[in-house]
Amino acid sequence: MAFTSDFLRRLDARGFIHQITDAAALDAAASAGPITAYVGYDCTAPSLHIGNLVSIMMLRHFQQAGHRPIVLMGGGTTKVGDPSGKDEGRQLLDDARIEANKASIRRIFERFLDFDGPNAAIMADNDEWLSGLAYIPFLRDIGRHFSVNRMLTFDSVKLRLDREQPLSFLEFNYMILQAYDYLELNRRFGCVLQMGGSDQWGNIVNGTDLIRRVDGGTGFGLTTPLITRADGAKMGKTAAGAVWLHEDSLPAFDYWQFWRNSHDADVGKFMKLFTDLPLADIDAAVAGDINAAKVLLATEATALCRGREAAEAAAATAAATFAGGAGADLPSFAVAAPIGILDALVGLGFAASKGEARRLVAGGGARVDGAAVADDALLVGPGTKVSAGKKRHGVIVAG
RNA sequence: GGAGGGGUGGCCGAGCGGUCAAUGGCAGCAGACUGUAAAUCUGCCGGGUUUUCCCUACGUUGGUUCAAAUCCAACCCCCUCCA
Repeated sequence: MAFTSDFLRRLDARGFIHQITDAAALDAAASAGPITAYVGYDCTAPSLHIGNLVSIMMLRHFQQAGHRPIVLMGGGTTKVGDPSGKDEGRQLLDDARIEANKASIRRIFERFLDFDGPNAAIMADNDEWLSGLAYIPFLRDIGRHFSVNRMLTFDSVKLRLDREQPLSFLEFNYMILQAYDYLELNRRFGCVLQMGGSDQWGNIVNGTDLIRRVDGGTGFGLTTPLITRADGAKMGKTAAGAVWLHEDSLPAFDYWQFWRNSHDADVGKFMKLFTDLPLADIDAAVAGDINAAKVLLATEATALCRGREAAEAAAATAAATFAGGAGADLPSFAVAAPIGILDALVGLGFAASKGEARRLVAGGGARVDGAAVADDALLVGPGTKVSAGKKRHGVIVAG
């Protein structure tokens, strides 16, 4: 459908929309004036990853369109654990761990959203209202609106039951708590929209239902499609694991490289989703030299997440490294005296064991200053560039 | 509770007394070709050791055997059918 609100037009044009609970009404509300929306995030890890980036970008567009975004930290729900799609109950984290993760994740959002100004973003934490809930009043006020019959039909629950996997009562409550979050945000901030990945649709709808039943109010829901790569794989999984947004979990150079190595067919799509580039510029970039477009994608995406300076540095390192030299951002391994090439490869993290390093050398994949290594007893000293394959490079430094 | 089937390397899945660190597929890494892409072909793919050597591995624990992923017993877990 054709949207009139700036917000939905942007999302639509950039490929963010999968489902909307009541598209026409939401469009009207967003056109009429500033509204408030939220996305919830787990605090299970110290950093969010690429999988969360779609919704973060969505909040960014939402704010840029003049609306007020709320980032909801799941400080309380993380203590419960989302049963979605998993066969086993999630390992419960202790409070200290959750707090630390929360603080760490918070910093990521400061790069994407503006927490000052007229439509400043709000950082909320559901621990604030969940942890203090009184059981009996909660059951009477909120619990009565949930049909267990219906809850049993939700995929997240059904999957577990069908396979006779244990589902604790604790986890069973997750969806109720998430729905309650929406109600609470609706009351506190007048939040009328919850957004999330397509797997959150059920939870989101529960929330809009609850708002209607309890307060007679209206809440909307909007989900994004599952982002996949051109070859069909789920996006964001690499050999090393998740692609983290936080510098501590993944250096800027590696983050830049992740984008630089996108498939040709994904470049345009990723630019729309993960950069602020105008659509016209994206079309022009994709129509031109595809490698230049990938560099642009990498630099723009990195600039958003890690800052312009880090992005430029990563781009410069990449340019220097792949031209044959060595850039400043490469991983390094400090040695006091020259060491064997095998130890250097292991030290730089290019091989998990000396045996693997040995195989790498035997297969012709190890290079020192660009020249293939023929002898696995070769010694390397400070100032040498050591490479594993064509993409992984590092330097040996004195220390 | 009864009957049957099954638990194998990151995943899927063969093997059913020695020739098994265990066929094959996927994923991963490397090489060739390229564009730091894809596709294709080739090699590697438990750990150690300069290697026809050692260690750790086929749900768990014991046992039989010169020898067990393979046979036996007990236990744990999963699947299917019956009550």
